[in-house]
Amino acid sequence: MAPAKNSDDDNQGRLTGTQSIERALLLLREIAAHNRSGSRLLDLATRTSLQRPTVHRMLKCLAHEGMVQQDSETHRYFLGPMAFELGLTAAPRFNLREICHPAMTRIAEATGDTIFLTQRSGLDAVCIDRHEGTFPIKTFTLEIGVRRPLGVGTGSLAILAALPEEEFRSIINSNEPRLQEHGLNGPTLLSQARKAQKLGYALRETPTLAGVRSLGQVLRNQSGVPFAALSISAISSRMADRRIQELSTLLRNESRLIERQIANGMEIR
Amino acid sequence: MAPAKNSDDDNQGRLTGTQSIERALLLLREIAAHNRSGSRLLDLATRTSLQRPTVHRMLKCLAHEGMVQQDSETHRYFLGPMAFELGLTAAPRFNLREICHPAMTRIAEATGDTIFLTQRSGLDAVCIDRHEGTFPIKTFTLEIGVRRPLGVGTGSLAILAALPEEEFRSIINSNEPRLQEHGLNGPTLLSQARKAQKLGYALRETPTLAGVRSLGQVLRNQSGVPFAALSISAISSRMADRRIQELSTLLRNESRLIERQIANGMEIR
DNA sequence: TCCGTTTTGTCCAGATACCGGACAGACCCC
DNA sequence: GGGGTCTGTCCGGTATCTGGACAAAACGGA
Repeated sequence: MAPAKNSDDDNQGRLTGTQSIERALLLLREIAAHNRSGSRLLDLATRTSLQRPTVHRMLKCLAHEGMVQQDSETHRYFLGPMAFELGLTAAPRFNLREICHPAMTRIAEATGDTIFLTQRSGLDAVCIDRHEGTFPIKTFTLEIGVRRPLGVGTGSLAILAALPEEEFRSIINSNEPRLQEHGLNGPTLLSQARKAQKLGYALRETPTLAGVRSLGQVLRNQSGVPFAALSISAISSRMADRRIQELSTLLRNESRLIERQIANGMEIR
Repeated sequence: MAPAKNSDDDNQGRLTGTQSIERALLLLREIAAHNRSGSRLLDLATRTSLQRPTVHRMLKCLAHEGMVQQDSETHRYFLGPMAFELGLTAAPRFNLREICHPAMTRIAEATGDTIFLTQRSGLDAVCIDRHEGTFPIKTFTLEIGVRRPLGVGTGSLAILAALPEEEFRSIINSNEPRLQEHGLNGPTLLSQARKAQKLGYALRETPTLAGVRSLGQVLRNQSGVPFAALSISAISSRMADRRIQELSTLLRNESRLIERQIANGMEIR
């Protein structure tokens, strides 16, 4: 006789003896998915379909251990220092540069243009890798390590546009003063991001450099949170509408591969 | 009547109804503390004082959820992709640059020299921030964003020297081919790191630039894993033995503050 | 300042999900 | 191919977790 099927959906991979750990991790994912504004106890209970007292008890434990932290004023829950530190410890095995290396090489070879890898860092984005294409006419070269407000580069714009509405607005707002030194302003950036949201990728003429177009594709983690982007840039004559279609497809496919690779926890090194 | 006191040690802050979550987090910390070489089931059971079957059941769940991953060949357990992603999500609230900013300003003002913040990234270290001191004679300026093999900068050397013996050796080994372009080699780096381990801070004459000395102090997370470093550099005439004592104390104190701040989960932004 | 509403925090008896002793299976080395 | 070491699984008893019910705090409108 089949075991009493839980009324839940397809929970085929049922494990036994781990209910509360599963629930705790479910909570962590839920908190992570709303980490910008934080989560209230009641919302967490609703979203996870758990009872309030259960959620509360678990959160108290998770907070005690530093996995989450509760803002003492608003009572909202956020990911805590231990989550951050576990991430730092895990990072060497999930080195984004190394993971993306083959994909970037493939794209650079297939297109002949220059590819950039950009990682989000708070209100900014940092260029963490670059692969030069073979095409002889090079566009401006963004140096590895350059840190600029979110939305300034095209990869950066793709990340910004992919953030949840509230976070998105608040970042543009916070960064507004710093934008003008990059030839941008809040409203312009906002409309560019809206366009990127519609297209599914970021596209723009580099504002400071006429005759250059670039294309950015966001990378998301399993919870859908954007954390990095691939971008490609070339002189406009190599970026006609038709080719943009091809390039965006190429970028999207490679991005999916990378996302899947991180999710599957491939071995690095 | 007092509740039957558990035979365990001083568990004053006892929470109830969260035994298995506490145990799961204990496991995660234990795995994190040995993430380089991975942990065997039996070792985890021993180190956590839990029963093997219990550990196994929990690990199966944690692996299922992606918090840990098991190497299919060696059966060893490592932190998994979800740990990495939670870290990425938590990162904006624990932005190292922002956290360190005030400390770096203080040090730069107190000393007049230039301060660097270096973060580990896999086999490399990246300079993620720099504060110029007021002293008119500047030393070479390491650019923000520069990525070099672990051990090449002085902050970087401090991180390397603080790693567990096995990881330490294996990194020097892996990086050996890349070291010579920075005027270094494996044996030299090894002896420099040994010296740093004895002193508790890294100290060296910049190999490529005579007349400059620099000092590096590692930053560790709560589990003791090194992940970044503060360093300071100046012309040798400003780095006599006596002043080195003062500077190293200053750096150490500020580092402790930063470590504590991250541990306490201070609010950023 | 008061009272109704909303949300967070706590208690405890009941039941069920977890624990862990015991066993089976995989692997390795000699 | 036998002895040792390690990983993986089973299942009964019970310690642990659950969640209904209640208390306390926060909020906000009048």
